[in-house]
Amino acid sequence: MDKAEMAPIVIGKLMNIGGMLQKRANLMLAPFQLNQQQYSILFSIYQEDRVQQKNVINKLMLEKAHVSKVVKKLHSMDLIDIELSEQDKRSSWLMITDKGKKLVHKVRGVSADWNKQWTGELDMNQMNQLLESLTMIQNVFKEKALH
Amino acid sequence: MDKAEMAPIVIGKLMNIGGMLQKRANLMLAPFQLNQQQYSILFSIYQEDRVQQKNVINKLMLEKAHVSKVVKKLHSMDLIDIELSEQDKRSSWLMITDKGKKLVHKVRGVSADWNKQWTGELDMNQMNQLLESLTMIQNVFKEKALH
DNA sequence: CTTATTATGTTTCCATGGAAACTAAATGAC
DNA sequence: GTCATTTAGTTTCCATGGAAACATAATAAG
Repeated sequence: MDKAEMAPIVIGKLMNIGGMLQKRANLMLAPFQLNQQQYSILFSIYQEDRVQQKNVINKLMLEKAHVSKVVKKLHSMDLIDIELSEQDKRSSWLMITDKGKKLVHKVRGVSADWNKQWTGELDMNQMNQLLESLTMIQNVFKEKALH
Repeated sequence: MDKAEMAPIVIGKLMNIGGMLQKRANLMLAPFQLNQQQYSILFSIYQEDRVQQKNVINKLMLEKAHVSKVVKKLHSMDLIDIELSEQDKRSSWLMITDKGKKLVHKVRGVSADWNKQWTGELDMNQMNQLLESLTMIQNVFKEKALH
């Protein structure tokens, strides 16, 4: 089998696995009233002191319309604070709240085992290989950005 | 970095890449009035002489409600034929039409290059490794089936 | 044979997220 | 400084797909 034959199979599997994982992640996160995308946005805010929506959009490569709505939801759940930016009046700073931090910690507790189960059969060498390959594919996306 | 640390990163990347690919695939398929999931259902019908919805559901691990709706759409677009099953009156046989076949061939033409571009940086060895790892992960899903 | 359970699909309801049009502010061209 | 363009975010509209309840047929248990 050459690359041209393998590519569609690999791409197909990536789409399939991505969808499955997201669905399962949504189930795992349901008790927290969040889905996977919403949590990933919360988490990316958690990782920084303060961020603007555009940072989140660029980092996670999501639609700005979508991020706008999720930010509103996270704020209404008191998981993040929103502070108007002085430098740029179109924009605001997003910061995680204590409640948000607690939620992230809880989810981390739950997801540790959850994450491991999907990679259970892979050995250390395969994991490293996989990580490297996925990173390369992600970089192709960044090169061929849509926006 | 040990496995426990890598797992969430790998899983995160898989979800991210899956979403991106699906979005791009939807763009590529838009001229055919189909999205990626709909096409994958059409393609799985194309691959067999005749199938029942349950076959598609099991193979692609999709929701039966969803497949039901897509089958209706594909039929309304004259891409598939539906023939009542004699053996099981709850069920029908799905078969690709000539129009459906033509569409699949057209999409194959378009998607050959499309598929390759995402794996462009990977060499043959990496592709094989990746395929193997993805297959292992898919098998974990089959073990831990939801239904 | 009758009743309970399981299997196949469908319908309904609803949250999600993508696309496009929009507002308003910031930046660039001249 | 003024006008055009770009950037940040919002709103609106709509297709998608997941969950649950449902209808109907097939199968199993007694």
